[in-house]
Amino acid sequence: MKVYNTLSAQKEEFSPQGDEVKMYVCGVTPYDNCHIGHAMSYIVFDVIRRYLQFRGYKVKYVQNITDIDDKIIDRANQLGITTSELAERYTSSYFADMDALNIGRVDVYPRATVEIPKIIEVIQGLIDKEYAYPAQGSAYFRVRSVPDYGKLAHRSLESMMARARIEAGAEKEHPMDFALWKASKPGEPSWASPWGQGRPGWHIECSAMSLKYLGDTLDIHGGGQDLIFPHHENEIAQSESFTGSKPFVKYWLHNGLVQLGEDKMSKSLGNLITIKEALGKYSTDAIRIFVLSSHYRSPITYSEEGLEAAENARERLVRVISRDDPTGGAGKALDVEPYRKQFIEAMDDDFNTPQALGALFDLARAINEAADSGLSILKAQNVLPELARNVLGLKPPIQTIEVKPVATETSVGSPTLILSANPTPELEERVNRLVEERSRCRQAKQWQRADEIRARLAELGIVLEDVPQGTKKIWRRTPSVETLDNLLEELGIALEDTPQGTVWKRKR
RNA sequence: GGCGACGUAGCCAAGUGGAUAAGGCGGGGGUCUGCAAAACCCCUAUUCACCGGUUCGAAUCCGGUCGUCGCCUCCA
Repeated sequence: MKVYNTLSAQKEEFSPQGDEVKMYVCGVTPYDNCHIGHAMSYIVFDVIRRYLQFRGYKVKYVQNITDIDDKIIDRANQLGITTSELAERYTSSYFADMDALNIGRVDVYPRATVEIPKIIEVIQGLIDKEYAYPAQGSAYFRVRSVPDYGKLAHRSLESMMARARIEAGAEKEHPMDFALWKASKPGEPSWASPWGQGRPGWHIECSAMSLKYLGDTLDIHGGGQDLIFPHHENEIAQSESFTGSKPFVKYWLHNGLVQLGEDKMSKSLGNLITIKEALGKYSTDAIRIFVLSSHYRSPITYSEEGLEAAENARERLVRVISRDDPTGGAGKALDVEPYRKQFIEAMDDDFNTPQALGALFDLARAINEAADSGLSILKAQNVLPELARNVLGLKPPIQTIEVKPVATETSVGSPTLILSANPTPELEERVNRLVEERSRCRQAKQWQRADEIRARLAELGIVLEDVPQGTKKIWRRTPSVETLDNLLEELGIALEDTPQGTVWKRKR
């Protein structure tokens, strides 16, 4: 298994320190809703974690929540609430988004505000070793104390200086020195420290938390490419200086950034699509397929067309999984090993998910082909979702088949496939009524009326397909009870109260 | 200005030295169907931004040109 390491700028054989892979991915600063860029990063690392587990590794996965920083303070002031209220609100929002995207919870979510003692310990350690210095209530990291500063970003201190903004603070020894501890202004949330009241700087929390929960050396540290400099560069400087042991991280993994149109999607540019907005339009699986269709290190451009294509691709996989086995599972079976092997080879090569998806689609075609020619597909159908669910984290819906004990003239006992909808009993009753009416028309060869019912239901998001078992209902969207009632009314079918209860009646 | 990435079919996207350039979406034709849908089959890049070079052989390596993007400042 090979992974691309940002530090060495090449693919390396993956060999973690022990049985348990220690993995840390930079989490959120909860001051606003998460956007698709966050979704990409966390989907990517979710898949990496899943694949490591699939390959038999134990994984300890830690992700920080930086619940105190300048942006949180500003935003809380704007909204007139406390920083902890704000952080709490958007941390919940973040968890809701992760759950909705089927991103598994990590093992530990340390929060900056509850890790202050560890943060202070690390800063004090750095000051003791003269890698850092206090100044006017703040504390700064002395970048010139680290000879290899810039090794992750592949840049020298001099080249950074060329265009670096020279910050005002004259209290810094060197313009590139960065804050470990920031003295607080009056009214700001603060914690006591040896250097005075203040709060942690941006980078130190990640060092403190990763050291505390995962030890001196991590196997994998991940994040977006925009974090390489300065965030991860500074983490290396702090952590290696503090522990005295190198490397801080064996494999640095960075995902490409989501673009929207011409530019990177980012909060400062204001051109972002939130996860909640995307989920309002597209299914979780479509979003995941969209992200995984490109290699994780490449940038992707968010587009409606792309998401729609992913939605259609997803439907293809769902349909394959929900197909019936023509042999009832007893016949000669399709050999799935070549596809499984293809999938694993792709994932072993720096998590090549586009190629792995290709293997899955090849398998999908093979399954359809096999089923069409009477081979058993049951085993193959188990392998496909095993890979799609366990590794790629897709959640294909399950087909339900209503079985009626007595065959009736109508087709109520027909298969249903729920793609994205919430069919309530009220809705199902009405749809079944329409399907029955259509079946009656078909038997009477009233094709025009039968086709109209199918067309009208399709407009409402329910697709009807005539299959050997009857009429298959595919729920793409959830219509309202009212629209269905209107349709029934139009077709001359209505609810009527009778002494026996409320029943459906065809009106003449 | 410095560092880095990328430019493959209508769109998205793998492939990074060798035998027919994955896969998805879209489009066209066919089989099936009352008609559809789904599924399957066939077609949809003689060619990988452009120009030169290395090589028996290059989309893949080297040099140059053009174009796009990211980082260097808060950011996943």
